[in-house]
Amino acid sequence: MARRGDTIELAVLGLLHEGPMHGYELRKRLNLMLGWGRILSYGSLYPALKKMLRNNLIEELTGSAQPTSRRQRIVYQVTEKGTEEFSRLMSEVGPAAWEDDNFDIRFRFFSSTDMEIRLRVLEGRRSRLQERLDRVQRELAMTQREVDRYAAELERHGVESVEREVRWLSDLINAERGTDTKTAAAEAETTKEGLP
Amino acid sequence: MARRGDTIELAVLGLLHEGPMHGYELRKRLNLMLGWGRILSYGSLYPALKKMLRNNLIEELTGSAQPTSRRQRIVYQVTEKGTEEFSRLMSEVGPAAWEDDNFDIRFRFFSSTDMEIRLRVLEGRRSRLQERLDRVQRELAMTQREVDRYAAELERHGVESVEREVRWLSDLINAERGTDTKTAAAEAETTKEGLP
DNA sequence: GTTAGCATGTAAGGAGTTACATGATTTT
DNA sequence: AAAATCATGTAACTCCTTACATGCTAAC
Repeated sequence: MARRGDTIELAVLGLLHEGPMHGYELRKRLNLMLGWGRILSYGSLYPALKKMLRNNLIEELTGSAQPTSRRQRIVYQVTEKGTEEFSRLMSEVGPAAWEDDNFDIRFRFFSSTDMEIRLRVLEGRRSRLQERLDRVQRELAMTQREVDRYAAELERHGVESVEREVRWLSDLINAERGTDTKTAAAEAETTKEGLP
Repeated sequence: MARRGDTIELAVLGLLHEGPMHGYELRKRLNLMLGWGRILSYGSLYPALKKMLRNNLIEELTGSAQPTSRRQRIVYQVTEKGTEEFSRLMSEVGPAAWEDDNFDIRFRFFSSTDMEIRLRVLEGRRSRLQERLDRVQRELAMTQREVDRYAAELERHGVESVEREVRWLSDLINAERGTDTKTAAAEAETTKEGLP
């Protein structure tokens, strides 16, 4: 049941697995990663942290982790339950995992999962994008073509972007399959595009 | 005061300027354009249409526009007030106009505005993306570099995508400036990328 | 005749933004 | 001493999605 809101939770758990952090720092990092557009406000982050505290997924880091006195800040760390929840969420491969934001977060923490999961996520995302492409192209074929140059250019650019994303995913999938050797990646490179 | 919710309104007004349409048809077209990800649900569209009806931006198309009987459907068309509102919204160039969805909609209906506005929107969007790029690169330089390969790959891909978008915008800006001649566009083309 | 798609809506609820509120610390 | 930015939070509100509810029409 990976709902939309679990995305922040997943990201926070993932980041805290890289070391204890306080809210402000988390927000900065979050904005850097899911940052190509969306900016997460304090009004979402802090309530989310409180909720995670209540659910015992994270806890305040007590004791003097910081040398000497520091400014007022609450440093969080994951609990054992948080670690379990993180693993559970990461291996929960479903439609929600192919969505833009959710996919990015999962990818960012791919090192925490095994190859089987990684492939399922990458392939799932790829077919979802491919479906979109097909659907749009099919519907555009049905409707009488638009003549507006800007509409046409926007559409061309959109299709191109998605196609690039699909190629990127294909390369990654090949890389995953080709494990240690570089061969698969190089092979994928040549099939990418013919020279103009 | 272009808020987020005005995006649907802008899109609906724009589409209805291309001809009268009913809600179901509007949704299909909307999903095709702002469609690379987001899908607009009926639960957002129909209430939005009702609201626009109340504000006299659109009206039900009465009379027999359709030859002979058809199935139950409500065909909308823009009112005079709606046309004014559309012009007003389109020329309202502010931060909201550089946002992903809002930008796409504006671009889609660029033919309805003059070059001055188009350039302001394109340049605004470009500097916004450039700022993002700079900010991210600056902050990444400050923080000690991450070593995780997936995190690094995601970041590389993100930077590349935004850079492509910036180049696309630059080409469009040049094309706008080069008005009737193809020279500017062709010139921009060569600066795009060197051959591998 | 029954499935698939057309067509319109409503109610409840979630997720996140905006705006507000506060204060410490570092830099200029 | 002022400005920037670090740091944490709350309340109201908006937008939108999900799920539900209904019924027609075309195709198989």
